[in-house]
Amino acid sequence: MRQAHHPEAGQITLTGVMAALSDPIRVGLVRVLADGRERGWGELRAPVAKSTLSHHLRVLRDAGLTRTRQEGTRCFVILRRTDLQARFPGLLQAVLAAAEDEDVGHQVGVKDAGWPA
Amino acid sequence: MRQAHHPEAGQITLTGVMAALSDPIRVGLVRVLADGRERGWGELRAPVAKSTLSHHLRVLRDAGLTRTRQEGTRCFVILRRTDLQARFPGLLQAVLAAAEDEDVGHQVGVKDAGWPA
DNA sequence: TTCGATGTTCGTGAAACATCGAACAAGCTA
DNA sequence: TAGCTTGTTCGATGTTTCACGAACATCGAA
Repeated sequence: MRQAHHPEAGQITLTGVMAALSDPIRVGLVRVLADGRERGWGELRAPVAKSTLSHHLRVLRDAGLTRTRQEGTRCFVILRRTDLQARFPGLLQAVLAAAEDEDVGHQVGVKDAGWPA
Repeated sequence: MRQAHHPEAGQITLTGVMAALSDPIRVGLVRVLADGRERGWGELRAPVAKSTLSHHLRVLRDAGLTRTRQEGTRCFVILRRTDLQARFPGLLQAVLAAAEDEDVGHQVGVKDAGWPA
């Protein structure tokens, strides 16, 4: 649970991003994060074991799509919109639109009502 | 060498396209075809064995990125720009721009001077 | 029909990937 | 300190991918 590695914006590669987005679960995760809000790990819902979810989040992080922050024993994930837009203008938008259209990764979501009332 | 299968425009999937574009050689092939011209198989140059090149072209075709046409014993490939634009507006453009910027698949090209003089 | 050119398919390995459960590490809390 | 929570890492397993050379199929030309 040590601080994970994040590539710099300039080191994000096209093929890396494409590979990361070639899995429906990861696309679903990106969709969940698309609103720009930071999400807690435990808030994320996906139909896989937690070790597998951890793996997918790692792939997204390594590809430079997300950033992970530690806080005590739990961690939070956020989409690197700005970095992605700078490196690959329009790409994220196009992917998100297509993902919405196809409803890719619909099985992924967030635990409803993170904040009470 | 029978007629290969091509998915219809509506059957092209986002993850399929992403997976197809997660390999530098295939991105290079798409770049070569990006001008919209139809290319002969033998015109294409890539640093792999011909069976491997055949494999990559098959992946692109199966993903719906290209269309292959037979003519006698040789075949021609063309990028399905219109279908892609209809299904995933802006995606191809964004990918091509990013690929140019990074020079992904620079090892792929065409045999120079297909037409004499 | 025989030959040559052009791609595809097959058989095979090596590497990468997705997935799981179990074990582990690190930080709160009692 | 002991225990709980939260993720990560490990090891195993099965699938997929990439790569090659060899064999094959198909067509045009001699």
